Amino acid sequence: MVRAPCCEKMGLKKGPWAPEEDQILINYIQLHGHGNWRALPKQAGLLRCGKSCRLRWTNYLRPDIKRGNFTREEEDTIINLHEMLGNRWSAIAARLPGRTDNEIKNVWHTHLKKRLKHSHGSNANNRQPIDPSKDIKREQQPVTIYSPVSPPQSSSDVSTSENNSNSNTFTTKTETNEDVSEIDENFWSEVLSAENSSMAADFRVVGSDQYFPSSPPPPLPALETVNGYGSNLYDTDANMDFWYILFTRAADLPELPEF
DNA sequence: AAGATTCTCAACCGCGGCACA
DNA sequence: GTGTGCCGCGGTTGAGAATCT
Repeated sequence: MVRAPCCEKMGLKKGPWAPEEDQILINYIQLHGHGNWRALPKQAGLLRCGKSCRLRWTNYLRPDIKRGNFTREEEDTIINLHEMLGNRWSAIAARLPGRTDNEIKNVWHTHLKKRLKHSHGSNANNRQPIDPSKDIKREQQPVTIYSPVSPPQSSSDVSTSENNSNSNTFTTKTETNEDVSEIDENFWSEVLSAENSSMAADFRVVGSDQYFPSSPPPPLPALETVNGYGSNLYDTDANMDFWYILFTRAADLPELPEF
């Protein structure tokens, strides 16, 4: 595979960065910032194109980058956000402090796609449970939707909702997984009342009249979502099962709503 | 032990959007 | 309205590492 030359014709270097180059770039940006990427390499004395410098900085050298493996919570967040946003890696990265779009893109292609495949099987409509005991559990447990104002912090908070008197739980509608299409009439009005929450929604219920025919179309409800038996907010199985329900039922729709 | 295969991830490319003249 | 330059995004590549046979 031969690529068209990008910077070579200018006598500029490409490929892996040397530690000395990194240091030059770091020093320059710490002193002068990076107002103009195109001009930066010349001013800093680097034989690189501006694009390469920007990429190196944003994906690797930036001081606020979190190195190391992704936590389970981060992976779950990516999976959920990907369900909603698709391949909008920068939008996903914006919700994961310290992680870059490139990194997220990589982890999606190398780990998470496989994980989803294992979790859901190759065809969501023909899903085979990995662990039958879990599936029994899924059948028996309700789905609970919580306010983002105070998401549940422990398994005890993620109780089934009928008895949940937590004031931050603005819907107490209990749904079995076989019946998520029925949502309490008050639900969306409660959603709307929570819309001014100072917490931006990391997860939104992708809900509309299309998904929930008996409910009014919600204008971008801001919600954290869990299901009734998650051990914590980001419990993979809990979230995955929840989203599975929503999106499987939405599978026949022409497209997901825009956010 | 060695070659083949697969995986990982930093880096590249091309395109679209935006600002400005 | 058009042209130009720059930036950021998403898709893709390929070298090196890890794993398999």
